[in-house]
Amino acid sequence: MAPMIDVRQLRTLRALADHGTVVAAAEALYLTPSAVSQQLAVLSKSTGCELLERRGRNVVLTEAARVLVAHADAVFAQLERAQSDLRAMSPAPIAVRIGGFPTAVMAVVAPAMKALREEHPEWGFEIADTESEQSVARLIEGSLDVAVVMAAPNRPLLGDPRIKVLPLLEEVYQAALPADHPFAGAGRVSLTDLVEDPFVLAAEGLSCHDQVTAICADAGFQPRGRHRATDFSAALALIANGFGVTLLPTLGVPPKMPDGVVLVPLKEDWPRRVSLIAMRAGAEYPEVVAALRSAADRLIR
Amino acid sequence: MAPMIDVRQLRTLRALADHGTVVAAAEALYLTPSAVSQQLAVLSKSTGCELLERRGRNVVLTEAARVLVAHADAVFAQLERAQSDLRAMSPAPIAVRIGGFPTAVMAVVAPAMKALREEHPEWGFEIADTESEQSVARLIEGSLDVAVVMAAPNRPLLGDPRIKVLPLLEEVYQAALPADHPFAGAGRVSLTDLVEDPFVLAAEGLSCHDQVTAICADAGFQPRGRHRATDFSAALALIANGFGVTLLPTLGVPPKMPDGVVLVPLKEDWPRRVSLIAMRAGAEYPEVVAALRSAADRLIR
DNA sequence: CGAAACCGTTAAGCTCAGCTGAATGATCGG
DNA sequence: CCGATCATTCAGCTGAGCTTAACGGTTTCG
Repeated sequence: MAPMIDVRQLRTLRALADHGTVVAAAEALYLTPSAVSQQLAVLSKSTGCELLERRGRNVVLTEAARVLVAHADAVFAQLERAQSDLRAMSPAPIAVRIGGFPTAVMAVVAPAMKALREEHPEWGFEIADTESEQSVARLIEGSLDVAVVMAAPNRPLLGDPRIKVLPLLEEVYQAALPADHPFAGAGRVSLTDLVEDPFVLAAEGLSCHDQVTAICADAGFQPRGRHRATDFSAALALIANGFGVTLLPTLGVPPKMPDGVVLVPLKEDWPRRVSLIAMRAGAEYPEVVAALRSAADRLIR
Repeated sequence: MAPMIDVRQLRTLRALADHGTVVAAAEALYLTPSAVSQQLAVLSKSTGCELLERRGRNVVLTEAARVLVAHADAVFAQLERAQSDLRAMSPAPIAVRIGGFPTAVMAVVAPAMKALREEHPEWGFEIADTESEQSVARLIEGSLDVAVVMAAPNRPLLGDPRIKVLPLLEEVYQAALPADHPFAGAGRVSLTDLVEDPFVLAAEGLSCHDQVTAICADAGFQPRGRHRATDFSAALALIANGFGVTLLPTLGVPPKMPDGVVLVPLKEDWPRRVSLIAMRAGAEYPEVVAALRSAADRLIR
């Protein structure tokens, strides 16, 4: 009697909005394009609105479809809220899948989960290191529950209405210089002092790379990146041997610095990087958030 | 990957919460008890919470289930909102099913829909006269979209989170007396003046009956109800012939009073009856609401 | 400018989630 | 104590919704 909108079909519409094409949406949903097309046809009929409009060989969402997507997100968030509330009441041991960019996993997630596991030995954790973009995608997809992500002002990851973020920590960058670098003994060093130095950068496409180049761009130069090291330890080893310099965020500072490398604070105070706790809108993981923040606080000191 | 709660199962849980037993819920959903039981078992498993607890040969909802029902209502409201928004954008002609208690249909709904039909000839309407309790049930069930109901303070119809109400109109009661009644010529009459008069009441169980007896009870007496007339015209005919008196709400006043009956305002000003527009939470029918209110305003003058 | 690649939709047919129906045990009213 | 009622389980069937295959329109590239 009540021809209520099917949430399954809303999910499909959302996937189409995300991925742009029927084929891509189908791939994301582990379905064939045919199934996606059929579902959307049914949704269109049941709402009485045209949802798709052909543009060349693609389709674009109509105004009605965009409105529907917004409502869909609200529904998803409500369902997520329900699940969070039930999780809190459930006698079953909680299982949380946590992701974070590599440095965060090392410095924050791992110790936080260790503390949490001691408090709740019966809980199950799965930890995965994932780049921030991938983290968001996996949160949405549902293969991750919580993620530590970087707030990249250049990337609009945080505008997605399906993702909610909570502040976690803010890091400053320091210059990592070879011990025999002219500025190694200085109390502070300016970014502009490093214009001529070769930079040790992470592989292109990684956020570490982008962040550092963005900072240098803001300072007015493009870092000459001869050598590549994604792992901070590797980068420091290169620096110790005189292959260049780099900018090191707080989380990247190892417990004991290798010989031959010195850290010098920057004169500039704006190169900062903000890390956030991200989860699906509506979800609540209070214990996990508390543990992560506690671990972060211990780091910042 | 994302084992999201199934809205279909939430609907079933809601039906169980409404109807108390698996059998009754199944009946309301046009399913067998077996299907309901299986759905709830799956829901229980997928949430990890016990939802049902056996009490004798029945089941009662657990705390977790009650929490889930509250979330379910929020989800339903959100879906309803989505549908309302789409209806507004849909090129398809709108179809609205409207209910109301008989007097309201006659006095408000019918003229309102006439006006609305003139404004939107392509829209489809279905009008049904339904007692207020039934209206609410049918709104929830989905076989009705909008209903004009009475606010019965004795009945907790309006507490349901799935139903939203908007004020429509407030009526006063007047005494309908035979022309030869001692108080027929009086400017006003008190309820206590009618203690000895036989009342013409509607059939038991109907809201009109309950309302009048409740008013008399508040005034401190129980109306002696010898004759029964559900239809106001029939009631007035009885009164005209001296078979008793009754209380007539504003909507019950016919365009021209039959001979032999006079209306006398009450000295008391509290016997009022409030009518509301009810719809599913989240739903919006702005044109219908406007039309109903406009018709009501024209009545009150 | 034709062909090949790719997109979305449609038609036909199959598969499994989820229903019905029957059987069971437990409980309550009389 | 017995029949009625309620919830649940199991086996088996059915149809909603998927896949596969074919097709028409659009873009790209040789």
